[in-house]
Amino acid sequence: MEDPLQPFADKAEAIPLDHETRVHGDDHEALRLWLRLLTCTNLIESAIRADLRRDFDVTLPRFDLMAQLYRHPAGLKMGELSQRLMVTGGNVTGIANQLTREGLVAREPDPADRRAWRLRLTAAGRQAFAQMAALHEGWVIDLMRGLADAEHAQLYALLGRLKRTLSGNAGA
Amino acid sequence: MEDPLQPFADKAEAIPLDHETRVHGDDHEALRLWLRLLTCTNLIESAIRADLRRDFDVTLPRFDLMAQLYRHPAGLKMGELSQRLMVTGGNVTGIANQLTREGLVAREPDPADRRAWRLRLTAAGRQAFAQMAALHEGWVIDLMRGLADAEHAQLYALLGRLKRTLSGNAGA
DNA sequence: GCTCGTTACTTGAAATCTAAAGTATTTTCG
DNA sequence: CGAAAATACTTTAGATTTCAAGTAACGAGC
Repeated sequence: MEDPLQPFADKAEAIPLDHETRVHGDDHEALRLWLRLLTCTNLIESAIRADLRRDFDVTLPRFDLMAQLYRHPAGLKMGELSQRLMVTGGNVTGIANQLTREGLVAREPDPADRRAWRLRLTAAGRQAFAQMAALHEGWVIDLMRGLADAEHAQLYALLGRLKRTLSGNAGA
Repeated sequence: MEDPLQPFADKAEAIPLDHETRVHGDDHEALRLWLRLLTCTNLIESAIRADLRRDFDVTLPRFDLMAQLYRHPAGLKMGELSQRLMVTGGNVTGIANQLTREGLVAREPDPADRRAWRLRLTAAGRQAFAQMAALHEGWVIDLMRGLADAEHAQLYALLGRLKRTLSGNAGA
């Protein structure tokens, strides 16, 4: 009763409680957009995280690292993984160590640079990931199925523009 | 030289290394959309995180919690914060404890429910957040400035549809 | 070759974060 | 009322994460 935003919680649809509930009338649209983007990402991420745990007892960061290696059979260096996973180098060290210990990832010294490592999936890792990837793709398709094809394409394109803006750091 | 995706890295624009670099030709569009969404969120999040650290020596989760309380002067319960911040209850306990210890947040017992707490910003917390919020909004506006107004509105609307899809769990 | 700045990675400390179990209180219902 | 189920929060263990500092190796320039 105290929240005037939700007068008919029992009727029809309830207002979801998420990051956007902190926006205020005076806030700029850019802030609203950011919080909505964050909310969508959080919703998808936690759904996938739960799916991975339930069906494969694997965590999302482990899955993500394996996904990158799966797409790069020649192997990736720690630094490349760090960039592609968009996390710190020290973070990659930790997860890579665990996957190596579990026999899913192999570390080989880089022949051209003795500072670097070349990581790749082991046969076991490749097989394990292939199984997970199949279900994973289905989950993502299912999560997105509320969008029509046209909307889907439009959203993809707009995010592409946003990403280019962000990466370039400068818009103009 | 090994990555055929980046033949002209020195010329024009380089291909960014991010989550999308794991997509494969056969992958479904839904997966591409998800990875692009995640990339955009990561880019913005790490930029804001760096800004907050540089200018206020504050972390993003602390800022987010304070933002929610700032918009709800009557106070929020732990559980409400958990939903709105989209994190675990235990997580909220930790961050709230720190902010309380730092004198930015006050915990009062909920008069109607002895299990619950009512959190609100202290005067110091309110003042500290107001300062941060002003700069923060500018950062977000700046990050989004590469999108034209029409694109901005379109993206906001599409994400709204996606969010509704995701929240409802069922699309149809 | 030598030195210096850079790069690739690891380590350490501290903060988040999740998932699951535990505690206290409230609510439901017979 | 009183037992059972649900709720609100905390605690615990473990994994992730960032940031900063540290180590080793590369590379450019003298």
